[in-house]
Amino acid sequence: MEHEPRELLQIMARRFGLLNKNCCSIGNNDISLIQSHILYEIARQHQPSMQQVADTLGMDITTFSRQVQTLIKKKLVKKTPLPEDRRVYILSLTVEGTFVTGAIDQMMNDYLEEVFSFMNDFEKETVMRSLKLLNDSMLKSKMCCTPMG
Amino acid sequence: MEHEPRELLQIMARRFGLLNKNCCSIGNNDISLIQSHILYEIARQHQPSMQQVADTLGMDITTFSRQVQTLIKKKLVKKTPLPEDRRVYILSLTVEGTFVTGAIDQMMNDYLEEVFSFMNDFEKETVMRSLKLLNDSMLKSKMCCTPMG
DNA sequence: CTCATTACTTGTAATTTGCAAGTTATGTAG
DNA sequence: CTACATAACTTGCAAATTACAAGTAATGAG
Repeated sequence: MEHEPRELLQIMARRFGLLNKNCCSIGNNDISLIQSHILYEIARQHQPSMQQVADTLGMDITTFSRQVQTLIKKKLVKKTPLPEDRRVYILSLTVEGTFVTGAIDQMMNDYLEEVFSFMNDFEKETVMRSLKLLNDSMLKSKMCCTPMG
Repeated sequence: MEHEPRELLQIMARRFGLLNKNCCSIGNNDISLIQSHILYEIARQHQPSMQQVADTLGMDITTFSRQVQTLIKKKLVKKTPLPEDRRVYILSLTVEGTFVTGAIDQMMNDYLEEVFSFMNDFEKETVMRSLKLLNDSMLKSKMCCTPMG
């Protein structure tokens, strides 16, 4: 059975996406997949602006703006004006947002731990290194994988 | 720099998703990301039914039904009643659909080839094997990555 | 024949989306 | 200091997407 890179990546990305989709209902909060991505990036980046997160996710800024409004209504995200440049808003998680984001992360990692349980330590290590290598290579590529393509 | 499995996968899946998103405009046809996934799966599966493809993609069948209608209007997909069970429709690509799907595939593979060009043969081989292993493990997992979670 | 089930479609209403056009703030040129 | 371009973000709006509920048509089971 011949496997092209695209096929392997397509199926993996899809499976991971489905996993991600299923991880979004935490307690009372019903979080959409995109919202979970936004939370994840706010947690990961250091005091990001709206534009930064939108770019990272390859989202239209207007769509992003409205999604952030929703997350603020849910009391998961906070928007702070940047003193040095008052056009800019800095995004951060509220206490509840941190909790929800952490819970999603926990669930994802539990699931992934199960996936990795089918491998031995050597395989695990190899897979992790491969993913890192792939990510680095994607970053190096000019035409690939950036929001503007 | 410590990397969790989730972080690596999340970023990779996102980058691949963005790549996929950018690959969808072929000639006059403006194909959405979801439509490109549908085309891909119809090409990949052997005479799939609607339900089969919808399940593979983890999509609601009613949403899927309408997306297929759109693709039929665009003359990219054909729906054929199955003689043995007339509730079922078999999906296939039209000539134009095959062309468009092939063009998208070509573009994706060109991009990925560039990504892999940053690796030597051994690394390439390792990465491919790792992806295969990861896919297999995801398939083995019960709780992970299936449409129903 | 009846009734449950499966595969798929349509009604409908809510959500999401992105372009265009706006506001406000910053930087730059004269 | 006064334009004027640009950047960051928001809103208007119309179109696309979504999913639940309810429908049709075909199959299968009792």
